[in-house]
Amino acid sequence: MPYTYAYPRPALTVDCILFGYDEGDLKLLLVERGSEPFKGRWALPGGFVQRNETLGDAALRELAEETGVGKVYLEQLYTFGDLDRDPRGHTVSVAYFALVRPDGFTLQASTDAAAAKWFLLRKTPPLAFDHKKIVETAVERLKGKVRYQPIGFELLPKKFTLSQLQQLYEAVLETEIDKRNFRKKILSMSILKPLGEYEAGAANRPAQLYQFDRKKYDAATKSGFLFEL
Amino acid sequence: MPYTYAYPRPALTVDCILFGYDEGDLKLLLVERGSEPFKGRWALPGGFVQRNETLGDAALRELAEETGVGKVYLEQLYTFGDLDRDPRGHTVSVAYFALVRPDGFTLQASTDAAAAKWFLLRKTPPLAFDHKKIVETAVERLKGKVRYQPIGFELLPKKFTLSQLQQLYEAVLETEIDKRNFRKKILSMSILKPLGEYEAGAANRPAQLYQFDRKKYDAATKSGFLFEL
DNA sequence: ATAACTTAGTGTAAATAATACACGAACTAA
DNA sequence: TTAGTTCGTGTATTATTTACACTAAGTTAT
Repeated sequence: MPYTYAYPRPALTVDCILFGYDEGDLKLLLVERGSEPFKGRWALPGGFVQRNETLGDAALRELAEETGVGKVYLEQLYTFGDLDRDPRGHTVSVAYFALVRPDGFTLQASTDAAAAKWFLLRKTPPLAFDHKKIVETAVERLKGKVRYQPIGFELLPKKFTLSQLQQLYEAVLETEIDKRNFRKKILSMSILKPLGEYEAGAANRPAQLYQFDRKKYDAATKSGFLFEL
Repeated sequence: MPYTYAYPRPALTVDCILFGYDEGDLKLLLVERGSEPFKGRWALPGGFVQRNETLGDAALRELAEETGVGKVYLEQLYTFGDLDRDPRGHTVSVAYFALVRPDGFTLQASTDAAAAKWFLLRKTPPLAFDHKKIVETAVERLKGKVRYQPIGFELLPKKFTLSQLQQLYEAVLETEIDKRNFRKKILSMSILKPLGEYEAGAANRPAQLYQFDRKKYDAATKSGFLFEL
């Protein structure tokens, strides 16, 4: 176990929880550790914050280095500082999270990571450090967030059906939602524009396509109005 | 300006936002800085995290050292990592906050702090570092928190009137609340026990006294039930 | 004594939001 | 033509939120 030399203050790292939504499934981006400690184990992408580097920048850099994923809007989750969370010694980690479309990125592992891979959230392997706890915290936060803030802008194709949007909410909240009530509510927010077009090639009645109306969304949120779901 | 010697990683500090509620007023605990930078300015109590010290422990230690305030339940707020927030160099700060009764503590400044004092929240002097931003973040968080979680257990005398409780909520939320609706709602939570006693010495109709029923509160929150106000 | 003042305490009606629930329409595949 | 699948729609019930005004019980001043 290297890195045990005396060091006057805690080390500072960032970790990224990247949730991926892909056709009904919630996924989690993990990397296989290429070095000790926990070599060979899966872990959240992350690493040490460099001097004169913003926390958000560090998170994006580590994410890009270890997984190839770039240009993501990360939100700060929580800072973990248990004394025994890293066997190398006292290490404080600031966690960031985001919800994205996996198919928008090509995974490429490097720098310390032997591999990068999406896992089904409910089928994640054992994780290194205290990353299990971090992921659980992130899941709770994601659910809470979704309840009062519409999501989906970046997670669905530009044109989508209401069923697709509902499926997304059901996946994140891990619950079933009544179809009619969901439509009533989401349409009453008037952030969706019905296109009059219909999906093609379905083996059943084709659904109407919708688009997000970013302007209306921004206007509503800026004026202090809060959505709820 | 000492402390400019090369240091491979960001320094790590904690800062405490202590809100005090005192008969209708929301206050903020500040310390006068005894050394550079910002010597003579008011700032949040806080300081460097020591090696093998939990973040929460560090926050409590700094709070006790600089203000004499001890045994407070601190909740993590956010971690601030802007590059220019400390003129000594890159310093990341984990902020903690709490809401307490000022009269429960005797202030005593020491260790780096020339003085410790409660200020009316809306009359705080200019602050050192990025502490203004930190306080604003804490105020928003406090308001959000109060909306779905009853407060007051530690902030009022053991026996209190409903008007006192309402005044507390109005102070925190910075808004007026309808008396009848407030009473209806707070009583429907059934976490208050009416005592049948009445306040003494008032120059008007005496109000009935109530007590918090901690057991019912814990039972309700543990069962996943959420209060709203 | 009584009038003036202050805060306590109470109920209802209206509006809004949340929930539960079932069937015909449109399309494809066999 | 039938079977199978998903789409799309409305209403009644219940719960929650909001708005709103007067009498009761004490003290103080005249």
